[in-house]
Amino acid sequence: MEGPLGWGRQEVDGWRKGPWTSQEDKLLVEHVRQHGEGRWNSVSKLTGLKRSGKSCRLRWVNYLRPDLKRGKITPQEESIIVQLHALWGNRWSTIARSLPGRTDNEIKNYWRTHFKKGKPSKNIERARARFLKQRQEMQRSQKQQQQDENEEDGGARAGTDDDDRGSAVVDDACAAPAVVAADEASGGHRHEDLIMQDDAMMDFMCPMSCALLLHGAGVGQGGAAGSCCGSTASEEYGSSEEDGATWGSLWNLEGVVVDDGAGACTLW
DNA sequence: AATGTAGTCAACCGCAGGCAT
DNA sequence: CATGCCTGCGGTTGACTACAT
Repeated sequence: MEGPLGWGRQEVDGWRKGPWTSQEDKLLVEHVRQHGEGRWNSVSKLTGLKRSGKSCRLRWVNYLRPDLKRGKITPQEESIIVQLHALWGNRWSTIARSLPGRTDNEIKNYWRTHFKKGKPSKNIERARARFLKQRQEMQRSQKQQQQDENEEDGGARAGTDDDDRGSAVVDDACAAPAVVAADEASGGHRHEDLIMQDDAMMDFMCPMSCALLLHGAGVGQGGAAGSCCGSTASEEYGSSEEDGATWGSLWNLEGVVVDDGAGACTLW
């Protein structure tokens, strides 16, 4: 903001700034290949790169990661972005987790250029309105369903949850993934009720949802992970150890939005 | 063909949270 | 328990490119 940055040839406090050269990229890629992600501050020591850890991380995450999907945001992705933004606001990294191969920076930029200037396209407006409406209806019907169940079994708990995990507060939105997981295990696709009916969207989101569901159902570790609906969830997203946390937090966040219950929703 | 404008992308900064000491 | 360091996130900026005039 203050002072010209003069990108491209600056060195501040011994750190290079500005655009990365291909040689720097190479060094960073090689480093990550050998040591994995993380410990960004040690990159400069180990590789001789004159880049701060922060800069290295950013470069890797936003540009060098092999699983990045280059190219334009598709209409499907756009819809997802809009809908997730309706849910979560400017939580770009959270939104990005739902879009394999896209970075928070990318999504942020996209949002800024497309929607920030008060010129949301009609498609976007419609998608957003439809989504919010469906969401309301879904909540209503689930509440209804829950009431019915309560009346039926008089307190018998659904599912096989042998742990308590403080889930007495399972609210509507939080209950949804559990329902889905159970259903998915038997080959069903109930999550379309959960999210939206837009076919194109479903085609797109299905692999992700399935990865989530398989994980949630505890069958994701073996070869079964990520193949249903005729498509395959990417390995990067199906096998990493933080997967559970990632997808789990996704749903938890949804719970937060719905009832302001602040993460009281622990499903697995 | 030259110039202006808008859009896109890559990179920076500051801040906050988590973790180790 | 307090402190410092590291990492990740969101906001912002500036360069580059594409398109319109």
